[in-house]
Amino acid sequence: MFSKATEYALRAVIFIAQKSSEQQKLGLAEIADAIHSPQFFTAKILQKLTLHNQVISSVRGPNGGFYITDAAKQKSVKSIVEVMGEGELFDKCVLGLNRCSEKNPCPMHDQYKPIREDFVSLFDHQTIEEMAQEMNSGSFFIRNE
Amino acid sequence: MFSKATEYALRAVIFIAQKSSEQQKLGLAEIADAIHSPQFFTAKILQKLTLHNQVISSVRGPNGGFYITDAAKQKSVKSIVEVMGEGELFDKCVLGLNRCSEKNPCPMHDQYKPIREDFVSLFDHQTIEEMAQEMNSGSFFIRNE
DNA sequence: ATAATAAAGGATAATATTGTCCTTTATTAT
DNA sequence: ATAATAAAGGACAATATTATCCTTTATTAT
Ligand code: FES
Ligand code: FES
Repeated sequence: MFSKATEYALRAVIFIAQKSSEQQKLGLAEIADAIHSPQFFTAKILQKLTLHNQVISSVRGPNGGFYITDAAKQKSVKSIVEVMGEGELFDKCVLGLNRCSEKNPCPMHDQYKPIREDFVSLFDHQTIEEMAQEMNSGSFFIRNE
Repeated sequence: MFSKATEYALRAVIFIAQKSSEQQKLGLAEIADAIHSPQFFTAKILQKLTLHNQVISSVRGPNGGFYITDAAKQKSVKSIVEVMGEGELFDKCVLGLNRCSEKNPCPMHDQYKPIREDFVSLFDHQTIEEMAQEMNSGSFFIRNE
């Protein structure tokens, strides 16, 4: 479905939204450990998510780290996928035709389209904050074991 | 979603199911042209699908080529994906956790699960023959332009 | 001001995927 | 039997993804 990079991105943002604030920033090592991802690969991903404060924010130096603003917490899970450059998935032909369209539908199109719409709708409506709140209940997980 | 290899596999099988029979076999060049895929890469994919006649069948030599039996036409679209080695997608955690489970759910699990179930159900119930029949109507496509 | 800190960014390596080419093997028509 | 044909299979090249390491830059505490 998603690339490893996007999977790590989603889990990292959820963790940052759950544990961080502008006062309480999180370091790379802490994040990579929390989501069980390779540290330096995760660094690249966080860099991408930080670019132009699109999703998360960062500060360098002592007591620096990553955090997320209340405004950014209202963004959708879909927007994370899009910043990671995989938004194409949300309107791609399931059989790999160049474009999914009503004019040139593949033989899966009619049946696949409503399912994809539910999928897109979920990712579009679910906010980062909602994910973080679920995590606070203690009955959901973003790492293995 | 699926790899290029699986996308080509799905399109190729649909084409073979539409156009071939044990009397009327299809050559590699013809298939690759029909689905707009790189010829030699497609050869590898057809080889995989032919192994143990899991999905399609083949005969070498003059008047040889690829075809599909009536029995195989009853197989599901899901089974093609599985032979291509990507069946994992059908029960994978959307956030990339090692295993998707009720015991260790990720924060997307509860909302994602019913959508995935619809997705799996579509691929499991849709047969190769049904796809081929849709193609016969002339209003569906498996290549670009 | 200086030193310590932590992210940013560049370079590179390892691996997987996609794609191409060439030789071998099986089959069939002659 | 022989030659022609078409898939099978092995080898390899190009590209993309995943992962690691090292240097630079910004920030903060002292
Ligand atoms: S054309 Fe294939 S999913 Fe729409
Ligand atoms: S645990 Fe993530 S989808 Fe089930």
